[in-house]
Amino acid sequence: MTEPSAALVRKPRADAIRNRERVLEAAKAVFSAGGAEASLEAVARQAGVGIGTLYRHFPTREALYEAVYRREVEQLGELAENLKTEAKPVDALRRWLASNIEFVATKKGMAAALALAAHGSPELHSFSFERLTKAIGTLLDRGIAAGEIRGDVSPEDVLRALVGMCYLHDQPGWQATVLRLMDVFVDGLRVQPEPPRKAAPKQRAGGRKTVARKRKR
Amino acid sequence: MTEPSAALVRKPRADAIRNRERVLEAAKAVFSAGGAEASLEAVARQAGVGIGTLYRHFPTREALYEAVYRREVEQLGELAENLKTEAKPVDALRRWLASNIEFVATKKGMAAALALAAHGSPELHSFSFERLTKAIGTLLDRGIAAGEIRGDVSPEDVLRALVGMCYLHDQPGWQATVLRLMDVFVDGLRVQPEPPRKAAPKQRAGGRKTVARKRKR
DNA sequence: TGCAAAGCGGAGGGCGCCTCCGTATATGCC
DNA sequence: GGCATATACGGAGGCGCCCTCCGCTTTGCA
Repeated sequence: MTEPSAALVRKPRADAIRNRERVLEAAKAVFSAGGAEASLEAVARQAGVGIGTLYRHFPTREALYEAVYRREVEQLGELAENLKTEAKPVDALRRWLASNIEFVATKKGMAAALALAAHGSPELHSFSFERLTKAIGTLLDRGIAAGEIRGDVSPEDVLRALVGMCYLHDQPGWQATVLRLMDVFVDGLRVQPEPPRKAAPKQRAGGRKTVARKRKR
Repeated sequence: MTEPSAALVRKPRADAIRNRERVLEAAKAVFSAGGAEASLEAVARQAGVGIGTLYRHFPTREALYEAVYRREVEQLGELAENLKTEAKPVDALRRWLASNIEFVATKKGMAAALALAAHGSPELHSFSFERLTKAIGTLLDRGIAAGEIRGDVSPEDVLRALVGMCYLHDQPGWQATVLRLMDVFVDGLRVQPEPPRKAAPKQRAGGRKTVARKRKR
């Protein structure tokens, strides 16, 4: 016997960890600036490491995308945790979606990379879905429990709608557009006031404007 | 001076037209099968022409995407024309969106290409937007005129939502998912029953449309 | 039928992807 | 502290794809 178990794998070397971090940082910068198709050699250069080092840590281009992507997802999950205790259910959902859009906005160039990643490794797919759908699910369930949101739409559906809408953007004003679209979508999510009597028009000033959105040209 | 005007440009040669057609056909096949990143040399090979010929007709990869894309858009426009005279406004809209989803479904591999194209040439962008938003606008306006659809959402918005939702797909059941999402979205588009009384004198089937939406830029 | 012009095809330079291996360095043992 | 060795580094080099350029072929018009 040489090794007791696979769990004891001779901790990674210090410089390896450092370099891995550098590459991730560089990748984020380069991809954000030059799009997801930027040269990997440029990433290595920016990170100050050899191309070989980059490939050892991230055997494929997708692997590099993944690593960056995972970080983003983690942050989004935490965001939902914070919102969970806030305000009204529908508002919380709205706000999370909005923050999400804003978040994506800061990494324009990464959009293509994210999409690619989503299409790629199924493991990554499930990872992000688990994390994000859990976040949305939390917000949704509160609304459903309160009778404000219909129960026949899954968190996955909402996530898909959100990501999809965010993906198509290239013009300056895209953020506002997506916000508007998500508003419409959330309206669709609310329980349809089918009952003969209209119910509870409780509006909050701090929330969002109920209607009267400006006519879109 | 040799030529009277640019309008008289010595018609294209027959074999040129034929080859162009072949390349387009091959591109559609190759991209659909192997994704948008397939080798252009593979396309040329499949088309039975030299790589030089391909590049003369389509100087860049994006130009080739564009050409394929345009065809699709044309077909979608015609589809809307047919639906224009059918059934109820909301149903017509729903049906167009559904057909659209189905249409996209037949070219899975092309999705990335379409997105790329949309991000690329602004000329293509305006072309497809003009065509598709006009289609949606037609359907929307009928619903608005009938008082069944809210008037504060532009055709561009709906298009964006649709394309975005379609983009994110890789699993078998994605079509059904998108259909469900669009249903929710359309619910959001319907006039919210907020008005104190349900007046809605909906007569006028197919009559005049209200003031047409102003042509966007 | 003859002749330009229009179009064709593929060789070739350049670049990015990825592998492979000799060199450098951190960690563990004494 | 000093040494041994597994671990990690870096970049040269082979490969394939992108795109251009130019000599050859085909077409259409007189």
